[in-house]
Amino acid sequence: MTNRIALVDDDQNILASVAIALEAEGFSVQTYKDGEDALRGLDQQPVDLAILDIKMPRLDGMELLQRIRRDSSLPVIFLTSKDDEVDEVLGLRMGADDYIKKPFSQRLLIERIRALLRRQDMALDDADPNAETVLNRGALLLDGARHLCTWNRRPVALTVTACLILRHLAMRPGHVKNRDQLMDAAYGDSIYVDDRTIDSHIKRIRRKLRAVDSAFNEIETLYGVGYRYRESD
Amino acid sequence: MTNRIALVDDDQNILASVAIALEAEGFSVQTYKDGEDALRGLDQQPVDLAILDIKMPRLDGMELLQRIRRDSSLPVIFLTSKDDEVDEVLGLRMGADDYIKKPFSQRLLIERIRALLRRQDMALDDADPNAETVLNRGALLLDGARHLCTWNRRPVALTVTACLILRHLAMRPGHVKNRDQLMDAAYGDSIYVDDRTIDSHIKRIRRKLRAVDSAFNEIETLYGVGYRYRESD
DNA sequence: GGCTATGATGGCAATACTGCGACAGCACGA
DNA sequence: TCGTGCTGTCGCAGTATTGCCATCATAGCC
Repeated sequence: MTNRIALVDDDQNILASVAIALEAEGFSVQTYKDGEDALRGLDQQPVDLAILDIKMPRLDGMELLQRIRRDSSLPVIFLTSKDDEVDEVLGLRMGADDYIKKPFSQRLLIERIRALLRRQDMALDDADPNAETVLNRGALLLDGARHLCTWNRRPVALTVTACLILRHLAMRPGHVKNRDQLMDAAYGDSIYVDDRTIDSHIKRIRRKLRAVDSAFNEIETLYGVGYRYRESD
Repeated sequence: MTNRIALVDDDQNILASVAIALEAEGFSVQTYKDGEDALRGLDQQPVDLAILDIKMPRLDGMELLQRIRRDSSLPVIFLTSKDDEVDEVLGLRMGADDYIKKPFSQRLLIERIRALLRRQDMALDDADPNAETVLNRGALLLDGARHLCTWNRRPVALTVTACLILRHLAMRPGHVKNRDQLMDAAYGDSIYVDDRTIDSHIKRIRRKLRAVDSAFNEIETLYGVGYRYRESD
């Protein structure tokens, strides 16, 4: 699949030469000559990654990044001619993912683009609950394929529903899941059961885990919100 | 919430000084003196990000990265003393996420680490349709996904309603919100409660925040108008 | 300074939410 | 057919939260 890249720079030479290099690599490139221009264009034609020059007329790279970050997590690479390190720290702190100093080798820019896109893809895979069958969270181990749950190596006989709920919670320690989300995780998003049913499942999960470790309290209740798996520290 | 970082380098000086700097930033650091060492350790103690020196005895950075990539998408930053660009291209192509040349500023390394971890988190959030945004206003941090509120890193137990009101205020520091607007933010625009109820919520928010910082006064009262979150400066 | 409107705060009853035990319906295998 | 285990609900009791009131403090205005 072709990745779309936005290239924003007020230097026509750079714009043209980099665009050609990126297209030769199989990327689809949109070029913009300043921040205002890019902001309008990106609204119409979303991209997978943006390369921004910091210094530009009208709307500069920093401001453009801020605007982008308001409602998107688009990967962004800053380009800059100033080789002041303070700027680099600032750029990264603003939310950029990478920062390349001019003059740069096109080969290098391309590799950094690929690294960033690869990272994006990998992270998405990690987020896919079906990607991993074995889940290991400290003392807890859930093996979906073998339908096995252990706490500190001691087996806990969980039912399928309980496993699904616990897995969903343990997948993102610290993140709150409301009852609807847990319901979806256990039954799919078309079936609805009473909210309190989730409470019952939680109760049973806690009881079974407390049976092997009386100090078990990794499942926290957030009053009025839902449940969450305790974060390691 | 504390991110764990593996640091692998055969130079004891770098190992020690970088570890100290990272720990000062709130990361939890594991150090390893070579690739073999790291490979064994990472098996026992997984981390969120690894920083690898390329040139190391026994198992070098490149090989270690290959081994890591066999079964994980761990974010990896390469460190190197050679400033040959070919290596950088190669390193990134091997699957590294970033590549920093020695000597490097610790500030910069830290920002690059943060950028990479942030990217990881954002990608996860993108995959979660119900994810809410993290709001960071100076000492205040509101994390919707975690239902977490901290002031100077100290947790404050806010109820759902309180969170909604505080978030609405902190979203636009300096902007006054009248009681109706806060009511809408907390209950949706169909439910009406007494104006004074908002005062009660503000009272509780202030009290809880003052409990962790007696000087807290970021919520200002505008006589006859409403409330606003104090603008940083 | 007085006067009035508005906000801060403690308290309290009403309400909402959760944990737990109990139980009936159901699926499945013996 | 019976027994067993799982599941979805319900009711009750305990607890957290909330909306509102009374009272006191403060701001704005003359």
